[in-house]
Amino acid sequence: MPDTRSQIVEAADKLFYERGYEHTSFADIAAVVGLSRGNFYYHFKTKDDILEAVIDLRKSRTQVLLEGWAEQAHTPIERLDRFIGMMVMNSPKIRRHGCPVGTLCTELAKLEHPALPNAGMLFTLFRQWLAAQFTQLGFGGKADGLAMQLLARSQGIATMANAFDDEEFIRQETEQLRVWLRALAPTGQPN
Amino acid sequence: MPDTRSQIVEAADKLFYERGYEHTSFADIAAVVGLSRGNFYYHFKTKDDILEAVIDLRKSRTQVLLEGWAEQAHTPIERLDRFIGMMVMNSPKIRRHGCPVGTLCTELAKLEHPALPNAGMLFTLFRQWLAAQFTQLGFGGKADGLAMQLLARSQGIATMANAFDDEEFIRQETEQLRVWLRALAPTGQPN
DNA sequence: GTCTATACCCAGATAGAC
DNA sequence: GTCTATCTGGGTATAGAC
Repeated sequence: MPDTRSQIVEAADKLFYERGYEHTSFADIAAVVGLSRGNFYYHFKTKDDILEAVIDLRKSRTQVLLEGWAEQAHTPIERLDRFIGMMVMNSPKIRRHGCPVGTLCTELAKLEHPALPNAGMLFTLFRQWLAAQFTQLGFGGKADGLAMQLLARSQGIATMANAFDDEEFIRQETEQLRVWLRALAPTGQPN
Repeated sequence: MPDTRSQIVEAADKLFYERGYEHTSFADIAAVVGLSRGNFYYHFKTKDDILEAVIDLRKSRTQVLLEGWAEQAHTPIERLDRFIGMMVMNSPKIRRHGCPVGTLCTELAKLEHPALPNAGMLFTLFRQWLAAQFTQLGFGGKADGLAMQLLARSQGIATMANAFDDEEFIRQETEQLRVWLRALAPTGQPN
């Protein structure tokens, strides 16, 4: 049985993703948790505080996710496949709400919100993990660039699938990503 | 000297791009135009009406833009280069506010706003124009898929450049897009 | 820790004078 | 066609009883 604060952050995380940060009100979150608006402020002073808590929650979950992939898959290519597979697994949600990281950063950029760099850290976690896989494949100085390229392509797929409400597009384009990956490192080694 | 209605749509177009649709208030737009809030409703009944007008403005401008490229560039490859060049030319704005089309669609999807399909038409205009170029290159049934791929990659570049506040990334990745394009159609013909 | 009540502000939207 | 004045609702945030 989780404590109230955790329930609030959990509900906020979900609603911020589904409806966006600004479009989610305290009342929305309170209704999900089954809490009065007044009691809300015992746990969080401002809406920005909830946002920080949500980003921190996502950061720790991302860490766990990436560590899990590193344990379960034993070659860099298999690990990169896990990243791509995540998009396919989440395709129904991506189609409806886009990428949780990308759409949050996009919104915070428009708001000129001070939490944008913190949200960007979510990208950075993936970036460094992906770059580590490319480094293990022997890409040296190109590893970070390839990580960014893979991140960017996944963002583009999510944005278009969301705009066109098209889940099949995710399946097609992730397959293309796998082809690209194999062409890049056919034997698990760089050219 | 443009009429008031045009001024309103112009100001709304700019503010919706820079701050987002929901985050822009009537007061914000009225302040730019130098109009009282009350007078606003003589020109537009609801905020959604302004959004529709903004999308229509963008659609007609996109048409003009694409027709201009078709006139100025005489080969499909040159025309596709114009599309890529647009990103480089607008890189300062993309870095700060993202892609005007992509970020609008992302926001409207979160709001479950009925204007999302209309905003998606902006993507469709580019999609069809790009597909026409790939068709001229002889790609036949693959043309639309390539158009979507190019659109998706440009969206990814915009999202990452915006999140990381990185203009250099746009320059790098658009260069990669040009390389990809040449590899795809080395002699202006498909493989 | 949780509640009700409420302050305060700003949003979208309307009425009616000029 | 533009203005001022105003309504109404919802948002964040606070005070204080239980």
